[in-house]
Amino acid sequence: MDRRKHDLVTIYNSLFERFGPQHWWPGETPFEVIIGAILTQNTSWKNVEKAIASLKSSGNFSPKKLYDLPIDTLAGLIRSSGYFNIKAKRLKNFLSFLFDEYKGNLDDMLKENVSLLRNKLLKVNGLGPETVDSILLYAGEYPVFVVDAYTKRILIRHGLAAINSGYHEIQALFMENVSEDTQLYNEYHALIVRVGKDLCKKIPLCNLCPIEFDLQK
DNA sequence: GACCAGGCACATC
DNA sequence: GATGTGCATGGT
Repeated sequence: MDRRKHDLVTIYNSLFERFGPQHWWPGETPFEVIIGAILTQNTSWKNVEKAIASLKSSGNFSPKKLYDLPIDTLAGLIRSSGYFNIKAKRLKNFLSFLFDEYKGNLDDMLKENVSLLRNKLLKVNGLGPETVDSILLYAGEYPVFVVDAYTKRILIRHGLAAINSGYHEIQALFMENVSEDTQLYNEYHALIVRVGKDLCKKIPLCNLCPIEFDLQK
């Protein structure tokens, strides 16, 4: 077997044995997944949970109501998620896209051809590759691998990626070596985020990383 | 009080 | 094309 393939499988198995199923995405509906994906940009999930709770308790937690809400009001409701002004704009940008292209119907949007939808979403200002792929995987249930800062660090840490690798390079590494399976990609990314929280944050590529993957066998 | 969190766009060189 | 910076709250 190819070494990279072997290592990627071993890392997954080590993580799953250690942490078990993560039950992602932590949201109930595709709409909630998408709102969360935008709000969690460079932000801890705890802060996002508060923002989502405040949106819900305001009675505006639907595409139409958020679309109609004044942007300042929206910003106030998501205050706890940080970057609230810019994130309010990003939510509005997404909602405008949803109404312009699909009349506000999320099911219709998610039924779109995946690679076409991916390209369209990437054109929405404020939606980058990680946010878009999170939407495709966790709201659309398409087998698209989500790459984040932890993913890159772990791969570099284990000699599977170069320090200057870009998003799509790393994504391709997974998608070419790990079988294209929505549930597998779901769990793998969730486990990486789970272990990422334990990695040494002060020293890049710290050799004292508490998680040791046995890549020898 | 520093440092970080499940990014992204934009300015500048 | 690479590198730097603003965005901002809440937890450690």
